[in-house]
Amino acid sequence: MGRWEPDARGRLERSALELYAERGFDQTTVAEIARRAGLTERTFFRHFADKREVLFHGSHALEELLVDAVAGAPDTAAPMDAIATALDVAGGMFEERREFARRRNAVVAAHAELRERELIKLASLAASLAGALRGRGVAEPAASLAAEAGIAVFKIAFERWAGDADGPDLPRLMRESLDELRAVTAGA
Amino acid sequence: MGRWEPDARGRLERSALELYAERGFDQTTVAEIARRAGLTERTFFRHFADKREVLFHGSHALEELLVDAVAGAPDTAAPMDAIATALDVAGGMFEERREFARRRNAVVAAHAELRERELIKLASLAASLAGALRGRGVAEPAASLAAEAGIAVFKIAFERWAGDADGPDLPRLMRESLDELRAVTAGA
DNA sequence: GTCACGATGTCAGTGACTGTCATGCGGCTA
DNA sequence: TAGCCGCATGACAGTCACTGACATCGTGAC
Repeated sequence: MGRWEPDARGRLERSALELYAERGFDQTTVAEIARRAGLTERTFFRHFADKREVLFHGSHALEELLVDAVAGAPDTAAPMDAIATALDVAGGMFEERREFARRRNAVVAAHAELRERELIKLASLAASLAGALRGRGVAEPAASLAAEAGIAVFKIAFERWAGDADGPDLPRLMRESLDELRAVTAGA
Repeated sequence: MGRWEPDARGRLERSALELYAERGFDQTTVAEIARRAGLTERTFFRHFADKREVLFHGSHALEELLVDAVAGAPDTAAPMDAIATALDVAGGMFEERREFARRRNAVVAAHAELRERELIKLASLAASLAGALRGRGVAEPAASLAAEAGIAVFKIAFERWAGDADGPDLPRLMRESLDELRAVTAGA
C-alpha cells in the first residue's frame, strides 16, 4: 500500500459528481471537491485540466471503443453501416451503466459550460470516427459527413433515452433514429 | 453626440478580435481589450457575459436569419429542402463577409475554449431550426434529425471553405456537402 | 431648472488555475 | 543496510476572469 489512499482520481470524480448534483456546478468550489476526496485543490488540478473535465474522463475510453467498432466492421459494410455498428456498441455501453449515465447526464444538462464540454467531446469523437472511416477507404467529405451524421443520431437518441426512463433501450433508440435520419434525408 | 464615444460594443468586439489574433486568446487579458477600446474591464463584462462571448455576438442574427428561411420555405418543400434553403442563405451571408469570417474563424479554430463556444452556438442553432421545422408540421424526432444533419453539412462545408481560400464559394460547398450526405445515408 | 435615466467608472472581493518549492514513502543500487 | 531517487501530494503565493455595490455625470422629459 502506498503512502496515500489509492485511486485519488476516482475519489475526485465521485466527489465532484456528488457535489455538482447536490448543490449545482456553480455553487461547488474545487477546494470543496478536493476536501471531500481527502486531497487538496492543487492535486485536483494535477489530475484534471479544469473544473469541468472531471466529469469527462470516460470519454476517451468511449472514443477508443467506437473507433475500434468502426475499424472492425465487415469490409463489405457501407460507411453508414460501419457507423451503425459503433452506435450499437455505444448504446450497449451506456445501457450497462444506466444509473450512472443518467445521473451524470442530469448534471451536465443543467449547466451550459458542461454542455459545451460535452459538445467538444462529441466533436472530437466525430473526428476520430471520420479518421476510422478514412482508414476503411472512405474519401472526404463523405467520411466526415457520415461521422457527423452518426453523432447527430447519437445525440438525439441519447437525449430521448435520458429523458424517458421507461422508454425503449438505447440501442433500439439509436437504430430508430438512424432509420428516421435515412428517411428524412432521402430523395433529391 | 453622447457623453461617450459611440458604439462601445463594436469597439470592444474589434479590439478583442485584433488582440486575440495578434497575441492569442490566452495571452490577452480583458483589461487590455477594454483599454484598447477606451473603456474599463467592468464595462466589457456589462456588454459580454465572458471573454469568449465577444466573438459570438453575431450568432443571434444568423440564427434569426436561418429560422426565417426555414419558416419561409415553400409549403411543399420537404424538411431537408427547407433546411437546404437556410443553408443557402447562410452561405450567402458568410460569402458577403469573406475577409472578416475567415479572420474570425482562424482565431476561433486556434483555441479549444472558443471552439467549445462555437459548438454550443451551433447546437442552439440546430434547436431553433428544429423548432422552425416543427412549426411547419414536421414531427419529432425527424425535425431534430433534419436540423442536426443540416448543421453537420454546415460545419463541414464551412471548414472546407475556411481552409481553402481559392476553392468554390460557400453556397456551392453547402450544396455539394448536402448531396454527399444524401448519398452516404442512402440505402438500408 | 430639476430630475430621473442610462452608460460608464471605481473598488473590493471570490474563486479558477498556475508556478515553484518542500515533503516523505517505496524502490533501486551499492 | 545505507544512501539515493522518483513520484504523488502538500503548501503557498500570484494572476486574472468575473461579480456586486455604489459613485458619476451628460441627456432628455417635464
